[in-house]
Amino acid sequence: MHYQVLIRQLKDRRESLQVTQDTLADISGVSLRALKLLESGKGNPTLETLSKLAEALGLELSLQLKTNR
Amino acid sequence: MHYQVLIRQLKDRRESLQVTQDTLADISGVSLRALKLLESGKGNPTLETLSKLAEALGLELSLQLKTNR
DNA sequence: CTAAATAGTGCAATAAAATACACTTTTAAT
DNA sequence: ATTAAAAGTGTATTTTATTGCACTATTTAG
Repeated sequence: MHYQVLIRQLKDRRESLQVTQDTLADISGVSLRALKLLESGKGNPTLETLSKLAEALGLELSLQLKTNR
Repeated sequence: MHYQVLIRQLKDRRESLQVTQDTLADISGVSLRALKLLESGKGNPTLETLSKLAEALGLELSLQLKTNR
């Protein structure tokens, strides 16, 4: 499951901005419950949820060509 | 709705690889119906669905710092 | 033009995401 | 050690994504 990395990045970003889950839920428009589930690794968020959170954190989702390591 | 761009990128990528929806559905493990909905702009896919498709297309999702244009 | 392939839509069932509220656990500050 | 703030969990409800099947529309090839 590679995409867990994304989740981690969102959490790290929130923490580096010193924003609480409560606050992020507020400003992103995502429910606190959904955010909590997400960050605690329980979730499979929709693109909309992901986008709202990324947006609120000053991030954006993008697609990259996979480097064939 | 900024994330529509991602959807478009997936579709463009599929087409540039000359892969049909049927084939992509097969190799990604995403149902044909979900893929069709997605590409026709109806969808709000889950991260898992998105990841499967990206993976199958040799792409990966990432988070970027938003450039304050 | 015609046929075949590919893409898009309608409907219905199932699974699961998002939500709200209450509660417990953990972390940080005094 | 206490307290307060923040994070995580349980349950229940509502909404919606995913799925399968059948069908229609559009595109492509001969």
